[in-house]
Amino acid sequence: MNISTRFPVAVHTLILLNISQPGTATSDFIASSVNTNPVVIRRITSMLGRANLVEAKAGIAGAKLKKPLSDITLLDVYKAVNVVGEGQLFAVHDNSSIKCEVGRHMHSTMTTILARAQQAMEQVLAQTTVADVAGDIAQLEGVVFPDYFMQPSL
Amino acid sequence: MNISTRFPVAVHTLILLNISQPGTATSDFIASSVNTNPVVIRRITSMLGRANLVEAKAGIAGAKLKKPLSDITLLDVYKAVNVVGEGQLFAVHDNSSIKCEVGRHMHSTMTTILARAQQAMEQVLAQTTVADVAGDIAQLEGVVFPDYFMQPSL
DNA sequence: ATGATGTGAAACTATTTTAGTTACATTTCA
DNA sequence: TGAAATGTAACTAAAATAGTTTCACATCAT
Repeated sequence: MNISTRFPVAVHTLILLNISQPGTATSDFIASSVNTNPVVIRRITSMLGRANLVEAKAGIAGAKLKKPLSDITLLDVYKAVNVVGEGQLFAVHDNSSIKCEVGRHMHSTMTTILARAQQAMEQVLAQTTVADVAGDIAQLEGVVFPDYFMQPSL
Repeated sequence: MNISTRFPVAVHTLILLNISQPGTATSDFIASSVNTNPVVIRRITSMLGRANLVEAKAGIAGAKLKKPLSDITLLDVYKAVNVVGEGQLFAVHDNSSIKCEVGRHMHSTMTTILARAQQAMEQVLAQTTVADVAGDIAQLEGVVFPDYFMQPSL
């Protein structure tokens, strides 16, 4: 089990959109950086659009960010691409025998406890912005991204 | 996406093993409380056995706990039933283009950040024991489990 | 010792999710 | 008008999960 790569790919996409010259970050371009199919990227920008993080129009190259990266947390992205449902990180079996003194309380008890664990995880995501991620990468790369623009092709 | 029900079912199983009279908590019995197939339960007790939480022998009814429930954390169970690999809660795409200044750092950067989120979640699991879960259930049921034994059949 | 009972494990199925792919209608713009 | 994009549907392949059947083997009471 693991959480879909849609999430990190969405982060990757947002960063490229941010540092690319207008009209150059096509789904083809992003896909070639991520090393996947352009449709995979479009599916993701479509989800980011529904979450109001980007604005994309048919026929127009390169989606536009609707907020600065510093206003987008990893939790925002995680929720936008729908990798884990609300309180659904853990599946809990939900048809235990009502006749069993233990079984009849397992679902509610475990659900409550595991929701706390999920919250702790999501809280960490809420504390990091996509700008922080971009900053980490810029530092590794030895550049400062706001002054830096991608080449229109790799 | 969500984490397998093996985990809560394993907790359910441990509690039943603890409060059942010796030799009565067969995989059949537990399965009828969980409402699943006995083989599913045996697969789980087998994993719990490999993690040294229970001892089960072929032919002998009802696995035996190797530790009191108060010495078994939810994290122990979660690891025993192998629902999430070490640092593998989040999948991160791992073949970004090396030619891309962003792509070439995405994997390491995201992996580091997401590992922190996973740790936060697992830390919550480490803070709760199976005895705590049993206690919650006993309270809902209005009994005290150490003095309470399951009926050999539901 | 024998038969009933139970566990361990392999093998198979159905379902779900993800990622990748093809294809095509539609929009934008030079 | 035509090249270049996007949006979306539909299909495939792969992986994980849960359930099921089957059977060898261990245990134990009689």
